[in-house]
Amino acid sequence: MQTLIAETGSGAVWWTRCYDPEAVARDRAVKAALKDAGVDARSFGGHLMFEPWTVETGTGGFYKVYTPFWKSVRTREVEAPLPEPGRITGPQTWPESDALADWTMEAAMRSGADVLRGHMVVGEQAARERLARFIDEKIARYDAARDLPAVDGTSGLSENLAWGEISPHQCWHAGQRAMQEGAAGAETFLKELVWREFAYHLIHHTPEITTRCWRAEWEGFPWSRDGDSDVVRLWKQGRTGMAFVDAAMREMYVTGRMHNRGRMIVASYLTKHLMTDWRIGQAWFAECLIDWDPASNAMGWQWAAGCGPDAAPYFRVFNPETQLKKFDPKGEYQRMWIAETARNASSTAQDFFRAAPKSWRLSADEAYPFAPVVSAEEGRRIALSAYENRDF
DNA sequence: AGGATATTGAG
DNA sequence: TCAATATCC
Repeated sequence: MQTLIAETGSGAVWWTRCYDPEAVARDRAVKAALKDAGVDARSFGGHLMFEPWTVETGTGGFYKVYTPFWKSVRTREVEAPLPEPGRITGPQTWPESDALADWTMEAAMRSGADVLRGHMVVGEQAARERLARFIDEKIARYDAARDLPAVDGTSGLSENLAWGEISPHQCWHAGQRAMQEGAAGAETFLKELVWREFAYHLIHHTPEITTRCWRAEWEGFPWSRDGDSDVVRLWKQGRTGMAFVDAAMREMYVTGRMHNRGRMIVASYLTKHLMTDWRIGQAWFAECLIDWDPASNAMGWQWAAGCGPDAAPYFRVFNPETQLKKFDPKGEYQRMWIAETARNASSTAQDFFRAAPKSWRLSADEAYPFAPVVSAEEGRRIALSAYENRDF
């Protein structure tokens, strides 16, 4: 750090604030070191519309339930995005630096990077176009279409928001305009943006949400903590035999994304049918997702596992078969991601076998495991009996 | 943002 | 008979 400051000769370092505990600790150390060196170090909001400490309940606490949080922020004025600067001048001489390629970061990445790259659309320009297309073509049908995993009915902006390629403010203002024009799904879209804010509200006020059950008594729940168990391996590899689960896990491995309905299903299946600790799933999501977000994932996993704030009650067990009939009635999502059951497998389904590590020893020619490792009914029984026998 | 089963009540 | 509703998990 001292070297960096000396070499840049920087008088000031300003940056956009982070909120998850690891980044907060890092940035706090950086800020202290910079200030010690006499540098003007400042962080600013930008990642969120509502700074977590500015939203308070009537009694001065923080919100633990989404709906009141939504009610308290929905009428707030959200700062309009500034126009992009015309030109930013760089330093006249750049400090000596490593070449990025020398860090060989791709070598440390999971298998399938080339396949993943073929499915990615990155950058600010792409993010703006994605938002515009969502507002123009999709928002009117968002309410129903967003629940169907085979339909391109969501905004798809999570990865752009995660990487700062677009700001929530830009999304909010576009959504507000759509709402004023009477677009049907606009308010739902705004609510989804606020779910993201709520997750950051929670991670700020209870940073342990990323590692500990938010309801502490759930630490005593008899989940398996074995991340190398056979069932965890099958779950990660999309080979549980439960079509919705496998399709969603493969979608994630191939594209780095997973439809929201899939996320709820696979998380429910892991934590309930497979009785496995939510943190094992959270870690795998962190490895696989290109839209990885520490706040949304901590909240989401704890929601699914039943141990979080405003969580789904544990006894709400998703039936992956019922869900498939309901949200993928024509089997399109299944065909999109599972090659073994299709006569002419889709290219996306085949991509999974190109992306998967050799060590998984998968082949599209093998029979799909038609018998699920844990059936819908058996999983429900396992989960509910564990819940009824809990000692808290 | 559930599911399973029992109950109700219109037809 | 069956869809809407209620209730429990």
